Order: sequence, then C-alpha cells, then structure tokens
Amino acid sequence: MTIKDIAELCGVGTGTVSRALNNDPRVKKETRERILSVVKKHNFIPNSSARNLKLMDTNTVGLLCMGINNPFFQSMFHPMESELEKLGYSAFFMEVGVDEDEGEAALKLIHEKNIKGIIFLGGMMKDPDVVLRHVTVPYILCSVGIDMSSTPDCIAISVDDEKESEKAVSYLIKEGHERIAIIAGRKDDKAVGALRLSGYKKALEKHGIKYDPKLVFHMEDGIPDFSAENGYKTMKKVIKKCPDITAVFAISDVTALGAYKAIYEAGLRIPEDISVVGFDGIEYSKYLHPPLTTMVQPTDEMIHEATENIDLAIKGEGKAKMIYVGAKLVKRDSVKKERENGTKVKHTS
Amino acid sequence: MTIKDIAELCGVGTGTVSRALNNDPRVKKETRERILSVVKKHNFIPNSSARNLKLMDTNTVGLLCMGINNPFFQSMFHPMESELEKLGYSAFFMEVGVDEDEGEAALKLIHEKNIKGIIFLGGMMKDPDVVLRHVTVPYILCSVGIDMSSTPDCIAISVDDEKESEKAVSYLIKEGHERIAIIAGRKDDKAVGALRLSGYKKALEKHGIKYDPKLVFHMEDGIPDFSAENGYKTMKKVIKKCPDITAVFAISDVTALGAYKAIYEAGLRIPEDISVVGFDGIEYSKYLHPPLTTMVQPTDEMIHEATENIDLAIKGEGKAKMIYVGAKLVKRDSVKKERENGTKVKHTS
DNA sequence: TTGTACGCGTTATCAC
DNA sequence: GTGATAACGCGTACAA
Repeated sequence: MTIKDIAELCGVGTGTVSRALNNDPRVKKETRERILSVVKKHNFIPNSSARNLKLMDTNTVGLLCMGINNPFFQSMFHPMESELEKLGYSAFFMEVGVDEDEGEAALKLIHEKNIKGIIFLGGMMKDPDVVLRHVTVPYILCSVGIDMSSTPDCIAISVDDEKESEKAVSYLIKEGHERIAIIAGRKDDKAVGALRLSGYKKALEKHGIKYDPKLVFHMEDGIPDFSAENGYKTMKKVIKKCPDITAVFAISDVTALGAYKAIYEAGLRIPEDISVVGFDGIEYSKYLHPPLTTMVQPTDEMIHEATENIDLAIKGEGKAKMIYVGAKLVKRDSVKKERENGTKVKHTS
Repeated sequence: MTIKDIAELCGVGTGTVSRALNNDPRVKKETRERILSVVKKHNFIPNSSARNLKLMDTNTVGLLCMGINNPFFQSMFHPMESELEKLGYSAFFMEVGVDEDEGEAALKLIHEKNIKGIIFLGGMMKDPDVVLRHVTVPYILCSVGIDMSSTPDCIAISVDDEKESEKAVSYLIKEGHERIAIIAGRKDDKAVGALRLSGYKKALEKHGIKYDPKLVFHMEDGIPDFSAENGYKTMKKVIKKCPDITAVFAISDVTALGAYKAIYEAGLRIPEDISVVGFDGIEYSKYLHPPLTTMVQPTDEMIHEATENIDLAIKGEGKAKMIYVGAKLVKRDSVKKERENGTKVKHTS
C-alpha cells in the first residue's frame, strides 16, 4: 500500500492524496473526505522512511539516555518527551548501555535521524571533549556526570552535587551525629561520586569534625554502581568495619535501599541504631520502612530547563552555561535525633 | 554529507562507496581502505531513512510495551532486545501509554517502520480481536492481559495467573492463615486481575474456607493500577474494614510495597500481625523489610519463548498457541507460620 | 482545486 | 572491480 495505490483507488493524483493526508487547506472538502475514507478503509499509513528522507527537516530532538538502571532517570523519560512535544518537537528515544560509546550513539542519532538537537540524560561521561567533539547539533547535558578536571564549553543542567551533599550531611551533624559513614561512588568516579564525597568532607570540616578516611566506603567494581546490590554489599562492609557509626550517607536512594537490607540483616534498627540519608528522591523512597530522608532532585525543573534550553539552542540563542537547580532535603523518618535542644541525648544502648 | 560527496572526494562512484560501507567482498582492498578512511575522517554515517526506504526489508522486530510504570516489565526491555539481536533482528522500541491505542501503535509500527513482527509486552488489551484484526505481521503476546471471555487465535506467553495465584494463596493457608484479604485489580479488570482473584477463590474453596467477598479489595480507579500508591490506599481500607485478617495477597509486588507502608503506618508488624504475599518477583522485592515472599515470574524464560517464537512465526512456522511458563514461589520473610506441625499456634495478641 | 514530475540518499542491476 | 542509473515512497513546485 502506497500513496500511489490510494490515488488510483480514488481516481486522483498522488499529490492530492499527500495534501489530504497533511491537512493542506487547498484540497476540496469532498475530495479530502473521499480520500480519507479510502485511507481509513485500507489502514494506510505513510511510510516514515520516505517521509523523513524527503522532509529532511524533522523537528526531532534526540533523547540519549545513558545507564538506565536508575529509577531516578527512568522517571524522567516520559515527562521529557511531553515537554518536547509542547514545544513543537518530537522526541526520539535512544538508550546506550554502560559499555557503549555515547559519542558514537550521538553521531548515529544526528546523521541517521536528522536530529535537530540532543539532550543527554544521566550517566557518566568520561572524556566529554572527545565525546562531544563531533556533535554538530546543539545539545544539553542533563544530569550527566562529568569529570570535574575538564571543563567543556556547553550547556549543562544539574544539581550542585557538592553543595547539596554538604547540606545533607550537615543535617545529620545538626541532629547530633558525628560518626557518619558514606557509601560513595566507585574509586575512579571523578564525577558525581567525587562531588558528593567532597560535599561530605566539607560538611564535616565546617562543623569541626575530623575527616576519617576509614569512614569512606567506595562501591564495588564488579557490580553496577548506584545499584541496590552494591549498596547492600558495601553497607555490609561498613557495619563490619565500623560498628561505632550512628549514621550513613548513601549517595543515591537505590543504594540506600540496599543499605537498609544490610542494616536489618545485621539485627540493627533504622534510625535507632543507624540513621540513613539518601540522594535523588525516587518515588519509592517514601515507601521504604522507615520512609527515607533524602535529598530530592527537582526533576520537573530539570526537565523544564533542559527542554527550554534545547529549544533556545536550536534557535541559535544558546549560550554555554552551567545551570544549577536546587535540591531539597525531604525529612522523613530514617534519621534519629542524637541531640535534643543543643544537648547530646544520652542513650543506654 | 552524503554518499555522493564521499564518492567525489575519493574519485569513485557512489556504488563503490556503498559497497565498501556494506562490506561487499567485490571491492578492491586498496579502494575500500581509501574510502573508509575518508568516511572516518568526515564522520560520515549513512542516512537510515534512505537506507530503509531502499531496503524495505529491515529485519526489524517491533517491541511494543504497554503501561511501563511497572519495574517488572521495565526489566524485560533490554534482555528482549539482546535476544532479538542474537537471532539476527534489530529491535525497534515503542511505548504506548495507558490512554493510547495499542492497535494504532501497532499499525504505525508495521507501515512506518516496515516491521517484520511484533512482540506485545505487558499491559491490558481490551478487545484483542479489534486491536489485532489489522495486524498483518506475525506477533506474540508476551504477558499481556486479555479479557478471558474472548479467545483470539494467537501466540501468547504468560504465567498461568489463576493457577499460580491459587498456589500463592494456598501457601498462606497451609501456614495457617484463614482470614486472607486480597488486593485485586480494578473492578473492571477482566484480565490479569480477574484471573488472580479467581485463583484466590479457588485456593480458599479447595481448602474448605468460605469465600468472603468483604475480603476482596479492588484497586481504586483514579490512580494508576498496579502502582505503589494504589496498593497503599487500598491496604489502608483493608486495615480499616477488616482488622481481623492475618494475611493479605497483593497481586503485584509494587502493590505490596504500598501495602507495606500502610501496614507500618497502622502500627502493625509484618509478618507478626499481617503476612504479605506478592506477585511478579521484581528485583527490589528482596530489599523490602522484611524481604517479600512472592510468586516470581520467570522473565528469562518468557523472553526466550517470546523471541524464539516470533522468529519462528516470521519464518512462517508459527502456530497459534498458549504458552504457559511456570512461576515459582520464593519464600522470604513476609509470611508468618500460624500453624506449627499441623496444629494451630496460639497467640496472646 | 488538482495532476505531473522531480528529487531526497541509498542500494541493486546492469554494463563495462 | 567499478561506474552509471533506476528504483524505493513521499512532498512539493509548477503547470494546468
């Protein structure tokens, strides 16, 4: 079934069919109706390859997601797509695994799909300059981890990981905790992991607590990072090596979920024995028991900034900048007050 | 950048470039290398619209996912894609929301993308005959809910929802529970929800326990079904209206997650006060506290059957059949033994 | 208002 | 081995 078949069936030219299909006002109402009814009857749908080939001007924005194991990013796909559509774009979704090359994926997107712009979502980008060197269309880095030592000239949207981590840990300290462990990213994580660890250190420093490297536990290498399993295994180590801690800061909610399990298995209670603070604010965090206190990232705002800015950039009005969105600590029940009214609480345990 | 530009740059014809790009053995090694180096240098990638238009024989299988809010299905996307690739297909991913029409989506897939076959994954299909009437390529229904009253002539893969539910509830009964509530699907759910509810009834019947309609709680209408929120709200009703129950069967793990929260908020314990059994076996179920006893569906097997059978069907060897895969009850710590060695346990509470 | 003809970038069929 | 050239299905400028 092609547009030609439809044309013959209706006794009109292909052009008329095409126009009818694309709501061109210049086609007589009667003809349009006849054509559309035949189209309907035969379930005809125009071939998109031919269409795109001809148009070459698809208002398509590529949505390139990297490392999707995290519900935090998963929850952003759909809203991102809707926002894009509101701005008159259609989104093309593409997912790249941890072991694949984002740069190549981006190039494929650009050349194969005639993409107008790209939103990179999540994941970790090693060598951003190398990856982005050949990206010839405007792009946005939305919550992607970048090695801090390199400073690519681009539009990036993110929470201030260092600052917000500092706030999260400071909260723990204000509640009276001093022996606070951190489940940090992998040792070689120079992006998000490093930033959040740095925030942890700063909070300690600012409150006059000595930084103890023994309290820093990096996620394991063999298992996906930021996963529940990694949080679980790492937390087991924490408990074994540092039984004297009163709190732990997990740099992602999913990691905290794993940590919960390790804590319970050790026969400990949350928050009575160990307080837990997470990061991200995934939907399920409030369903944990006890509900998790966590630094929630403003996904709506991030989505808004990302779509707004890719639109601007496509229109040629984009300027390289770093857009920081503010996170918010949502206090639930996973943190115990060790200190009441400025004085330390005595515990019998 | 087109194949023509490359051809000019290399001083050869477009055909040769095309052949070099597609590993046609008939091109001289020397020429190929010259061409490929130019291609590399200019980061040229062939336009896929043109390619597909010409080929019209893309070995592509459409992966049509319906209602993706459930981690159970989310975990199946990627493996499905890999399996398909092993069989020589490339997968085209498409997602349809709850309010969209799967039939239209399928037709789009078929005509726009020249899909060879479709795997429908998850979701609920109202009027399967209507939806599938115009699907002209082979297809598989993988874990999609179908109204039992209609019997479409197709290849479907699924767990035997009724039987496995019966097993799950029977387990509860064997452990000594008699007042067992069920968080069932929506009232109008004639597919999965109805089947699992039916299994619940059968288990009761088989063990001589009178079926009490008051113990059946359907999920609410305003909220997405099978969601944590719906599980939470529904469980609150259960606790309020039937404080005498000792166990609850949640027809999905995510629903059970919501139920956990409601139980804890009521000041009750799991499993001491209320035992919980889930269904699906999502990854996070083992991280709940206590780890959830649940009927886990064999996703790997389902994926294998789905891909294997779509391959067969595309090759013309497919026969309409219902493929049941067996689920397995994974016993963790969310169920309390009410009966020990055949005698009822006395409780002071 | 409608029909005709051309070209989008690619692959495949010919000749050479 | 290689180069011209004809399709693939569609949108649109141009002519009618």
